[in-house]
Amino acid sequence: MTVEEILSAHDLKNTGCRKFILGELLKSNTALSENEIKDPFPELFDRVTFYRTLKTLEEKEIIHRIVLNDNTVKYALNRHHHDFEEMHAHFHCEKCDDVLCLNGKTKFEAELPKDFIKREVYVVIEGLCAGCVQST
Amino acid sequence: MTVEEILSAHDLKNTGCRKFILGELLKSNTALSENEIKDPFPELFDRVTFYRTLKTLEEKEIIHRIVLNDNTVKYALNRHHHDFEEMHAHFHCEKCDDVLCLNGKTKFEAELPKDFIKREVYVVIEGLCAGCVQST
DNA sequence: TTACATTTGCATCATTGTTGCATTTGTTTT
DNA sequence: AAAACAAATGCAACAATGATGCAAATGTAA
Repeated sequence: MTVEEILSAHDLKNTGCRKFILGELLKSNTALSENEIKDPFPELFDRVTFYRTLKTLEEKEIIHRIVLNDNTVKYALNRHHHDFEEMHAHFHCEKCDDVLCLNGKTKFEAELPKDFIKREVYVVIEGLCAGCVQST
Repeated sequence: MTVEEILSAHDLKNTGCRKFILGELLKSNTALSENEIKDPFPELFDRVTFYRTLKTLEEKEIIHRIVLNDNTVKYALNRHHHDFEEMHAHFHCEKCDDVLCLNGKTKFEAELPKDFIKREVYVVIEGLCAGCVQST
């Protein structure tokens, strides 16, 4: 699916900033922060445009935001029907800072207090990725 | 254990801001944000002092910070030997915004990619607490 | 090609994280 | 009890990020 197809499938205009952000996320196999997406071409779009575009893409559920334990935010494409799962699990390498989505391979059970209702579960696993384990 | 005992047990001076923050957290059965702690006495301590005190208490592992999916941060006392567990699970009520620690009643398994190493697991469950379920 | 809603860039403000430095305070030693 | 010293505090200041209003530019459909 091309960037243009994704956008029109969600009734979004085919604009420069949207195409750029989706292009970068599509190329990447890790989640990216706003700055990581921007870095190659810092002056390409205004900061606010960038911010609003990410928000729009998130609202349309084309991408999802991942909040890490150090308070930073990364974004990734919704590649695997993320919308219908209650579990959002990600791995965060504490050395190279890469973040990747863990799809379908996680199990989680929690005994909540009486009468509590669970709606979504967000999991971030911190550790070392394969590359960083070897380079130690 | 009193606030003063906690502080001296960790080689920390018995200062006003520390006693105030620990006192508030001790009284509360939910995790509190910086503003929630401050609110009752907004002018009591400087913003920076507050910030640095929370950081110190966190470094000494007297309290722990909880990062929620909406990017806000809350703090809670380490009541149950938090230091030796790899799992940090919290419940966040999306209606009243209360956050509480889920201790020992959670199970989590993740199949990580080959050669990845897990160190810590952070879980935030979003949903409705008992009080908010009833008031619906 | 025009028309219109949408998107963008710019100005601007709020909040939060962070550091440096002079002053004040808590604790230890004499 | 006072002096001495390291540590904590308040203040000024700056960076990064989240957010909104508005006029100008742009995408798309008529």
